[in-house]
Amino acid sequence: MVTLRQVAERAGVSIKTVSRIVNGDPAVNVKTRDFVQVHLQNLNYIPNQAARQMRGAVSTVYGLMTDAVATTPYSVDIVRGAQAALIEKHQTLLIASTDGDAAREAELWQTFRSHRVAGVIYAAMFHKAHEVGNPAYDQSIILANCFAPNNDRPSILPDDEQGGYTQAKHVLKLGHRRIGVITLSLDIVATKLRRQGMQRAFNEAGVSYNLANERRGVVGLLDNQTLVIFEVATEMFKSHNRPTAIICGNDQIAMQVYSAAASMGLIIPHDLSVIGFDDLKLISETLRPQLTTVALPYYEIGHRAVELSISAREQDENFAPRILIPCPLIERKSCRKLS
Amino acid sequence: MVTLRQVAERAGVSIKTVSRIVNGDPAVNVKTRDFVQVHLQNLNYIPNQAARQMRGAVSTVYGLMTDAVATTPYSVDIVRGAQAALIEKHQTLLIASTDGDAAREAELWQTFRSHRVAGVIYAAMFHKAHEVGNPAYDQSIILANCFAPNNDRPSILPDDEQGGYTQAKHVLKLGHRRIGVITLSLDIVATKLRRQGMQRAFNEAGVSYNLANERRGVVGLLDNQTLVIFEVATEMFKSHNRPTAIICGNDQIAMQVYSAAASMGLIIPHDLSVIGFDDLKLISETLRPQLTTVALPYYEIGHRAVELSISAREQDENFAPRILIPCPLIERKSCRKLS
DNA sequence: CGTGTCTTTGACAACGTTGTCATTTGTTAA
DNA sequence: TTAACAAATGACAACGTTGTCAAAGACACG
Repeated sequence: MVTLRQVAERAGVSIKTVSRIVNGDPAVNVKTRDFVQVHLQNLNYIPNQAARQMRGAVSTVYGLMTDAVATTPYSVDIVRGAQAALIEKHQTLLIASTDGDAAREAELWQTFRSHRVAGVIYAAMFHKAHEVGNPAYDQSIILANCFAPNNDRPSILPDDEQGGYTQAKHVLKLGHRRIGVITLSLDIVATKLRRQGMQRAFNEAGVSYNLANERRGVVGLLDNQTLVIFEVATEMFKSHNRPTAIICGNDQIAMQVYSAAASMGLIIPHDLSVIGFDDLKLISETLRPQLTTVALPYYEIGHRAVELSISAREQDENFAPRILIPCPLIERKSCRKLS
Repeated sequence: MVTLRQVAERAGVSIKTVSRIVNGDPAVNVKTRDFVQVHLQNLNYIPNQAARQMRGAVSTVYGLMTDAVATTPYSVDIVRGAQAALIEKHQTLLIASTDGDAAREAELWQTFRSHRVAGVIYAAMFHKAHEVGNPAYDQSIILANCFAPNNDRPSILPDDEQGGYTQAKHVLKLGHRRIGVITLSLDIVATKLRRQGMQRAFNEAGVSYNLANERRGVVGLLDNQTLVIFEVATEMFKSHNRPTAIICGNDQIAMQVYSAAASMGLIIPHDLSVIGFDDLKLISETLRPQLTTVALPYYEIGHRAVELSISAREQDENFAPRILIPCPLIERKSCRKLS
């Protein structure tokens, strides 16, 4: 690798002068600058980050830690959002995943410390509480899609309460009153928050939220779930008082609702309105009719997390806001207005 | 941050001795070691990678560059596989995406060089040719899910020919003869390779591969495609001679085939067998009946790419193998044996 | 021409680590 | 007891960069 010294020797100037030129210091004669530039080009000089950093400069690398055990491709967008935010600031991203293993997480904190990253984003694959394993880390740590149990760290979260509210509000506004709900596991924080949101929407509409119409679409533990949506939905449809709309805990659930509806000869949206959650385009734009859903703003969560990390470095240590990102309604074709 | 010097002062030994202990050098007295270990713990010393690297050590960081424009979550598994392989070697991953922009790619090569990464994996989001933009880079570059136009770089690719063969072989073996094919864009390398594979399987079975039964499921340019699978499939099903099996270019296509079949009252697999490609679990395990498909071995591609990168460092510069990873059949419930 | 000011350049140290080599301490054999 | 040797430890330089400060050159003004 070419060093400043080598360029300096070729150009017949001091190392420091070359350094100044590389860093755009104006205190250097234009003629010298142009002359040295040529040599920089020819030798294809690239500054050595390790040396720079050692000299005391702030690190240009951020760390992203995930717990991605999941086979779900859900939250790639968090990473994409984070990357986009970093590119703007000419920073780069060191990435690693814990696979949900606390020992691995501890190792990774060491690794990140060892690289002196400027900040760390801890991103969870679904909305939940996460106690950061003793990082002994003095730089900023931002939680994305998760929060600290005792709220002592900054976090960026989807506004699931508002998301649930939005789902319910939409079908209620379309005139539906017999509404079925198929949820994710109740162990998931989001499930409870969304139910609160739905209840709020029901109350506003003067309709009572009937728990009997709410069913779990999954059984089993978090890491080994079985989908029973097809069966649950089929049973709902058999009722003489079958729902005219189904609110789903995510788009995957909606997908099986489509299957169940098809097998019963129900046409969406004519006989049944369906609303999803997540807006996984792979599903929502592929289903026929295309799925009306509420989007999980993962990209923005990642983006904001990085911005927060950067700004957090100037805050005191009690800085721990909890920022909620709204979940917008994405209207497509799977809901019908009742007349 | 705590340095060797600080630990050395506390422990009353030389910097070098502490260094030896940190690096597990056996040439140090057991008593000294234990004594200093305590101080290392207390002060929570973590070695500074930047300093280590500057001292001349090989970098412990690899770079992963992707062209991920896509909204598709397909290839996260490449990253997961790469990470898994790196964790084994106690290495970390610097990640960045070009968004398909050549200028950005050039910048990223500089960034990676600047960090003196030990090797780079360039991962494409779908199987294609990619000419690495002038990296001026002397470390190993491995192409994952893509290949160099003139085969002058090592690459790891899914064996799409074998994948197509596997799809066709499976339905042929089940006795199907009227077989429809719905493909991805012909601009994609994989589409052509798979067709070759299918033709080989047809030949072996003594059946002629009828191009009239092959249709495109997408229209438009690569970055702005419209799915027309539903329409194409519906038309196929109307034929008095309708196919008994459909081979799909991916699972997403299969998903719309399911919709089209449902809307025509066709029951899968009784009236129609469907086989997908990719094995995106989000789709293949959620559809009812669950989808028989051929898996794209993305995880293994990422894993092998890293291994190749590590071993490539000892090879000469003409080292440019093209390694094909087989695409295995994943049997589920969407295909039926004709009697 | 001398003085002061501003511009341009360079010498040097320091960042934290480890390789090299020298020094000190301990151990064994004669 | 001493010489020879091994084990343990440390002094120092070097990696590539930039901040600090000093020096040298250019220029204007009286």
